[in-house]
Amino acid sequence: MPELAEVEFYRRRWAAGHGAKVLRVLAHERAKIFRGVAAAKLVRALTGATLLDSETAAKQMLFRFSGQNWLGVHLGMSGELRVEPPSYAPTKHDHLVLVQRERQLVFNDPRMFGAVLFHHGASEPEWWTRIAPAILSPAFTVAAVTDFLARRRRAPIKAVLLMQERFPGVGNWMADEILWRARLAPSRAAGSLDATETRALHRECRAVCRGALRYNAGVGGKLPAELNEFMPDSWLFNHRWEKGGHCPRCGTPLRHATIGGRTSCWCPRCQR
DNA sequence: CCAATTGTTATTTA
DNA sequence: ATAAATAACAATTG
Repeated sequence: MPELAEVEFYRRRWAAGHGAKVLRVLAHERAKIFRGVAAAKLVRALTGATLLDSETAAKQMLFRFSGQNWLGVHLGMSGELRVEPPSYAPTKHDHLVLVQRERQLVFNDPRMFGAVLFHHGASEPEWWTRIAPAILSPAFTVAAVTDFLARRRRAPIKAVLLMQERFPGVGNWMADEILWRARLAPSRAAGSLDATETRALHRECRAVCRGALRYNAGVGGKLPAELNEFMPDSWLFNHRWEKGGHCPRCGTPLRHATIGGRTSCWCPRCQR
């Protein structure tokens, strides 16, 4: 489920536990989310440690603990973070639970496409620092986008937007939202965009990231109680899954097809 | 029973 | 050899 802003939404939930000690750690040690991580080692290191702070980058989260311990979380397709009261009893898909005095921090993931990473050391782990520079950072330039589109010129633009090495944090619905705003059909070859279209794509990447963070993660405002609570009807998002949905800009019935291996939604009138 | 799912990676194909 | 397409991963829901 989670893309950029949704990941930030979930991180802010767990931020309730900043400054508090972890009394106990519950882990489904055999769950596949602990790929390449010795769950027992993680449990030992985090038990008794204090959760200091956290950050997000792209679709990933990093939680910093006392004692030079770092916990990475990737939510995959179906993962989510929750905060539960101390009396809560973990259920089947709660693969990792950090028990604090006032609350329990729960990582739940039914499909187990997510991942939990662990690092012990003085500085941020390599798997964190190698994440591509954010779309909202100065490094995300028109020139960088132009170069990338040229390199992937034969692939449909929809597939290219999903590539994390250049568009970190963009997932399926954000890619469709960006293309809808930039008025580009998802099936267009990346190399077919002219300079004006490339500038529009760059601009709308940033606009969708900013808007998604505001509406979905309450950045600059209040954290929504539920995901997508504040998503406006002027966005494609609120129409893309409804049966017989229409373009919120021109009213044309929306189209759906598999492009770049994912279900895509677009307006055949607005997007060319 | 069949299809679908907002992610990533390994494998196959072109 | 490189890039694009496809399969696979797992669980649940309609």
